[in-house]
Amino acid sequence: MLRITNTLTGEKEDFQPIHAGEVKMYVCGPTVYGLTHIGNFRPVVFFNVVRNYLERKGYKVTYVSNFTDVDDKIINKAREQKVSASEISEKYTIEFIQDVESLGLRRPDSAPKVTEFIPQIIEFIAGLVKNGSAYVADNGEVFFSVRHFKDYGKLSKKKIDDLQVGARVDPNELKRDPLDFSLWKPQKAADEPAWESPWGMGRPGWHIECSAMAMQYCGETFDIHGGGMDLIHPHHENEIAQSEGLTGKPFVRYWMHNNLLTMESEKMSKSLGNIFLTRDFVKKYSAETLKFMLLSGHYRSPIDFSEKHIKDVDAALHRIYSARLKCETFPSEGLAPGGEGSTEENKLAAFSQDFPKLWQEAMDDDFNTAKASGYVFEYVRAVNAYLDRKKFKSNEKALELCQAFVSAMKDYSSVMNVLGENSETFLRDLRLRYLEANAITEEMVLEKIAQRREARQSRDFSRADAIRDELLEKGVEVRDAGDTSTWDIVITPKS
RNA sequence: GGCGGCAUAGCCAAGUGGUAAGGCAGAGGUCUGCAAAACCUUUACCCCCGGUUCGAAUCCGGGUGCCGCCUCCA
Repeated sequence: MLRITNTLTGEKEDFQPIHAGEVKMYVCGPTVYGLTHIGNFRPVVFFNVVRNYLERKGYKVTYVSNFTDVDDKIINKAREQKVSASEISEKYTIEFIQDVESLGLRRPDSAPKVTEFIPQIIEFIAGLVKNGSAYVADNGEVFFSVRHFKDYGKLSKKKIDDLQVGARVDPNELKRDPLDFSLWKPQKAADEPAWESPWGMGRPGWHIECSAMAMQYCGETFDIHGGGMDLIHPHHENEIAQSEGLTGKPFVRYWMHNNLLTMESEKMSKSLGNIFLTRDFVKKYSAETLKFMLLSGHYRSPIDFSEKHIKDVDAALHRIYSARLKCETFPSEGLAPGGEGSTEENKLAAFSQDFPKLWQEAMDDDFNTAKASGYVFEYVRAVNAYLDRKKFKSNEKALELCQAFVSAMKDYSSVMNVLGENSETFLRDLRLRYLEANAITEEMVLEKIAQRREARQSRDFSRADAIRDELLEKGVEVRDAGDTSTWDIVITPKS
């Protein structure tokens, strides 16, 4: 049984979809006025995994995530750059999709844009005006009347009266109540995108679009609505107010909110300026690093970005991919038949059996991706322990167990969106990245190793050791195997 | 001020009533010319104070700290 922490109730609840075998979910997408940073991608990565996992559980999933392509920020950016608002929104919509693809994530089933949804939004607002939930101000602006909606605050647990005390609410004489929020904004300047409406030329407010689009694709009441926890108030609170204000029915069954990605414990945000662009991150580190980092903690806990954290993640990935490569390249010919019946063999065989059940149990428990990755490491250790035994001789059972590990990882990655790269490519890129950071090339390393080999052959161990130390200074570790030596990068140097 | 989230080893991080997964770093060992990788062993008075319970990191009450929201923000 899948259990989900529901922000609405504050409890971890059994998941029961509205229609058996089907899940409709909506996740708030980006406002397209700039390049995304890695904090923006926490919900994108996480909810993609949620979707995959629901599919794994056998549900037919409808996954919707919008583009907010009409907004003050877009207009401002367009003015700054002296171009039209649509040029800005179109450009950054494409950029966002590129970022999604660079992370190897699936696109949503539907990714509606506000600009393609104006008639439905107008109809939605008209319905709210008609039933008294909203009112039209003298300038043609339409406001939602917060006090008209009894349950306002039920998601964020805020009381309407508390909001007014000490809140930085914009005083606006057009509003009947300072808490009321805009559903339709009248056009104020010619360069503002605007559409005709019963209230004159204008554009939708921020919150209404998500209600209108979610309802269109997912129905008046649907299963899961996700987003960052910074959206709980006011955005999601307002979505509830509008939607339930219109239909009188519960809007969403399960509200899921991911915690934030921080940088030195502060929220990563454009307004604070402490951002790391997604594409810069992928270029400097890797998509795997980002995804594994985001999934190595529970989604409801904060994750703090730091160089040290990155190195820990790289070391973890290096360990897993190295084990996988070892299994992938396990010789398949000239094997002795059968197995050896050792303790390690039995342990590994047993873990191979249990692994899918274990990580899926972790996922059933409120999508515990951190716990799931713990099992990957246990599997890796079982593989290593088995293959590295001194008396171990290649046999058919070993090949079978290696293949089982490889396919188990493949299966895991198809849901978790990590650990699915080509092992060799991933490890090579990782090596090159660390070599570059230490200002050394592969050629230089091989040259040094050749020199060291000569020294070792003439049993000049002090010279061999000197070369080894020299390489270690450059973050390169030499491993001797008889006459020859291999090498690898040092990700987390010994202290 | 109100509301929400988080608080577990040097660092990262699971655990939601029965006595602390996992990763990095550290210590000891196997292996090795010496090392490294890998493996084995090892490393925690679970923020504080009360309470419930035979038993609590886990439940309840009260604090403290960090972060977030109440203004655009994933």
